[in-house]
Amino acid sequence: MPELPDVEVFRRYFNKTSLNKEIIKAEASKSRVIKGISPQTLQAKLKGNSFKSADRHGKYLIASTSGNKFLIMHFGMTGSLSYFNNSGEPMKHIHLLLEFDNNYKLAYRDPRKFGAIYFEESKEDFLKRKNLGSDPMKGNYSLSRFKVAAEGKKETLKAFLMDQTILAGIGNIYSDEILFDAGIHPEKPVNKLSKNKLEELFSSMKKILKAAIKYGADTANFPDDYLLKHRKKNAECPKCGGKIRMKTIAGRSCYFCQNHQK
DNA sequence: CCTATAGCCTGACGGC
DNA sequence: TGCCGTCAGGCTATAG
Repeated sequence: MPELPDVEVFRRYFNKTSLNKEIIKAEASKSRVIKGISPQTLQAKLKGNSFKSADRHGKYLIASTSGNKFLIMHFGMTGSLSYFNNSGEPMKHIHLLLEFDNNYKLAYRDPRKFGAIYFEESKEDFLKRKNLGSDPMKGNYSLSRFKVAAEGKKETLKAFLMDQTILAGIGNIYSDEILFDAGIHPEKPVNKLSKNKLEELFSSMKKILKAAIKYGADTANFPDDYLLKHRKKNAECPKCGGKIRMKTIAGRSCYFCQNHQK
């Protein structure tokens, strides 16, 4: 699930629920989701701390602790956060459960365990180690930087948009949505795109990501003319009435309109 | 250097 | 209702 807009929604949720409350208890699972630290050590490092703020880079949520360390979360395909205080039915697939001094809990869940939780000294070092590219929604990401990134690239636009070392945050769904909006075929090589089209792609990217955040990254909230609502083989394109096709591109199921994406 | 593929995991959904 | 196959919004290691 979680691409840039989803993680931005998680970040806002985290900021609204989980800042400036002492962590009185931390439970970490033994699963592979916890990276580079033992569950016991992670628990000990978190206990007694509070969160000061949360940042995001691409698909990573980066929470700063009162001890000047960083709890960094990636949500894989199925990760999510839940803040709650009921003791009802226990939730499944929890990998990190924090209890705050107001008796509310924050759970990181991930059934498929493709997500990741890190505890780091420095977020700059972390981003460097992961070789992450620019976050396209950070204010300083400009058209000129986008053009430089695209220059001379022979790969398909689909692969380009999803390459986390170039642009951090765009995944399968939103790369499709951006290309759909810009009316460009996902298999078109980056360096075959005209200057005008490259500029249109850039503005579609900004527009779609911004809109997705506005809609809470929740499919149900999107208007009907988004591709999101029509991700089915042989569906009708809500823009031109053409046929929606599915094809594996860059290793992922890519949906696009046969008619208006050239 | 590049692109393509398999593998990691569990759950949901559709067809029989 | 149950069983089976397929698919899923990510990323990495490996092979060619």
